[in-house]
Amino acid sequence: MAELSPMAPAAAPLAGLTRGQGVALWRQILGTIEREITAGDLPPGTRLPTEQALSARFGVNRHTVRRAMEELQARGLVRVEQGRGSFVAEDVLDYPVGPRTRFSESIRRQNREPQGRMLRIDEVPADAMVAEALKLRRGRPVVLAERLGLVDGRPLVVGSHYFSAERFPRIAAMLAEDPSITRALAACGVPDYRRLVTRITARMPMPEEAALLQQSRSRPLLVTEAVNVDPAGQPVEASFARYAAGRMQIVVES
Amino acid sequence: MAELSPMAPAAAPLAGLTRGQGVALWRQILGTIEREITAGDLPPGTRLPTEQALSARFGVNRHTVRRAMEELQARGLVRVEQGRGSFVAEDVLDYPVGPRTRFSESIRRQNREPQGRMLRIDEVPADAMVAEALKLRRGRPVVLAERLGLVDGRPLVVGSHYFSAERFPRIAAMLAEDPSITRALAACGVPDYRRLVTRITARMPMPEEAALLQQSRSRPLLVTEAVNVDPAGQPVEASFARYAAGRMQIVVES
DNA sequence: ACAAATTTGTTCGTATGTATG
DNA sequence: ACATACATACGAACAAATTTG
Repeated sequence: MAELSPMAPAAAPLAGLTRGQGVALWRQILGTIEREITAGDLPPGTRLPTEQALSARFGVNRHTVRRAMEELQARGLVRVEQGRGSFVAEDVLDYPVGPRTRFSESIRRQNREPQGRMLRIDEVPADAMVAEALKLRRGRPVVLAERLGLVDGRPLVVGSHYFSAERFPRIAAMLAEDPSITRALAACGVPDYRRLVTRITARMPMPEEAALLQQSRSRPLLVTEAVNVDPAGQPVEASFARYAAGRMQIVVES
Repeated sequence: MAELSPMAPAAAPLAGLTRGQGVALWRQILGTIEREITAGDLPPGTRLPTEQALSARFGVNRHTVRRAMEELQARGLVRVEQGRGSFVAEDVLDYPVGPRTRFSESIRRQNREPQGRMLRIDEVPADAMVAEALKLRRGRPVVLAERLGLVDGRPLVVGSHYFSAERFPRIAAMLAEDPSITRALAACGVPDYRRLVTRITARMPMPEEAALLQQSRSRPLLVTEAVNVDPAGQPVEASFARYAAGRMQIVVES
């Protein structure tokens, strides 16, 4: 067995921490990491080093690092996930819901870049839910458009959008060329529409949804079911959207 | 090995199904189960027999039963959970969110019986989230009331409600006697309040939350963060509520 | 389906420094 | 000087969740 120096029981002091100067070690660590985050050295979403690695870097016990992480989490700067690691918190996108709800607009208002990619366009018979929402009879033909919504290039939402195939015979072709719902409806004679009702719930993703949204299958989806109507009050679109919970929150201002 | 009768390759026809009369077996099964559900023989939440048991009962192949189950699920009458079984769908409670949002009222409007049970009342320093919501400085004393909301005796929601301890010195005592937030605020000089903003997201439950709500730990929570203000616009309550997703949906009418 | 490795979460115990009375 | 309380810091072991092979 190699002998340890009896003179150095304390770990090597590292990374500019000062012991016994009136500022607790964990507070110095907190400040250091906080600066690294706010300065932008650690961009949102970045994985932090493991607690073990940090305790080595700062030359302290893991508990001391954990005390600092606790505070960072309380301040909303990091997000800690058991078994996975700690991550610099990403700002949660707000999705304001109201009569004038538009996905792209609300994203752009937050200075982010929305994109849409069409996954599938099909004509199918209306099931019970869709028929009820669009005020059609079950089995009538509807256009189903499945669209992936991205923000800054990252998938955020998968939406299934339904339109009456009889009222909008050209909408499938329009959507195939341009994934914007608003523009497709405008081209089909609905220059404006408003959100009538939004129902919100949550569930676990199906494997395919998790893959599309690039998120773990153990993280839930925020699910909205919405009906948009034309100025005359006639339903023009029913949509079922699945959002990556944790990257998005729905905001209702009353 | 016991020998099977060579005369009976087809299973014994049972339960009043007719073969070759122009109505597919799966449609007859569909109708049978649908009647049993709508007649109330199978109350909401009940577990259906396994597909194996049903195929024995009807004397058909399991695929035939599955075809019927598929349709029952599409019609929203049953809910199928892989590895657990099939269940008669429970009606999802609507929780309308708007300026006049009140939990008990909206439950009663759906002819259900709301109850509240106080789990914990404490005075704690305001953390960043609460301070921001109530427009206080971090660390000011706030009353934290944790309440379990039940509908027809079943837990549906756990809510953490925060009030300024300085503005409402008596509210802890009020809530200890009566779990109604509305009445407690009224007794503290706030006869009316309105919902200013509601933020909605989803996450997985912590073990304690799953236990309180009596739901599996693999089913997500619908989480709301809300601020209620008095008629002057001053925040009086910040609440963080965790709903059992799947038993509740939030409804926003625009 | 199972096992191993990785990472955070929890709970012991021990020791030291500081402020208070 | 002494007792007490509290925050800080370290160490070890194990539990729980996740990822990977």
